[in-house]
Amino acid sequence: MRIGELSERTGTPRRLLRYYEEQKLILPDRCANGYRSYDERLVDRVLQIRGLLDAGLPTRIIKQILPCLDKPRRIHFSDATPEMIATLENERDRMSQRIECLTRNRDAISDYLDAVLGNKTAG
Amino acid sequence: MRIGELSERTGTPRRLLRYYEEQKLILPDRCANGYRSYDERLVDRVLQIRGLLDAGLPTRIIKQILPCLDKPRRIHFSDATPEMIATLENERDRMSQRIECLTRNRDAISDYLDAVLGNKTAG
DNA sequence: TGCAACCCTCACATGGATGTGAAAGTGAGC
DNA sequence: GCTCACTTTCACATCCATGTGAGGGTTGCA
Repeated sequence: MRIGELSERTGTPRRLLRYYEEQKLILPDRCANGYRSYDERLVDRVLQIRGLLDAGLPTRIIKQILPCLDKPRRIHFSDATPEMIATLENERDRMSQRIECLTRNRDAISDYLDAVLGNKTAG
Repeated sequence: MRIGELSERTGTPRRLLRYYEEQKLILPDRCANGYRSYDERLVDRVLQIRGLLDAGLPTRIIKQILPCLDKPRRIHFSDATPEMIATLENERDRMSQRIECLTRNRDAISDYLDAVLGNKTAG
């Protein structure tokens, strides 16, 4: 598919699809006329990128963790340098911290909403 | 405590403590000489702010959800306008999405690491 | 043939969180 | 009184994700 369709199906501005490519997060093919040609499964990948960006990860890190998610079965040992392993362990831990923080605060918001809505008539 | 101590205890540059104040996330007292004076519990609050920023929330939103976390017991009904309720529900849902995304990807990283480290000698 | 709707690259702009440093006031200790 | 380590405000700089638009090529259709 071309950039317009991918843009619509992922809700992502064309500008950003080109930006993600510039940052080497995705690597579309090119048609004879120079147009970008996106594979079907890039839809999911783009959504994943957007989710991670929204969760606070920079493109530099996303680029490093994406290969781990490509094929759960086929491990890329070529990428598995000691530095890469260390990076991944570090990012995994940071993500766990983020999850904890978000969970804690989301639950607090939930409690607050329950209290406010539940007591509304009584308040 | 003054800004230097809070900075050290939270690992936050002074510049940012002033920035958070400018964004109305914290409201320190002032000593007679004009120095900022921070209450003890602002340590936790600053750490919470940093965690939420790191998880992708902008200061504008953090400012809105912080009052819900102040006193789990004492609900501020004055803040509970319909718009505020809607905002909180919306942010709660967005945080849940972030948690899902982070969890999914963190688990994938974990699986990858398990596979790479576990199979290292066999690969 | 010409228009409309795509696509391309390039480049400058914006907003939010953060870095850096200048110029100046305060306070404790020598 | 001087010095040093703190503090203040102010302002300009940087990084990154994103917006915007110019200038131009490609394709399909009336």
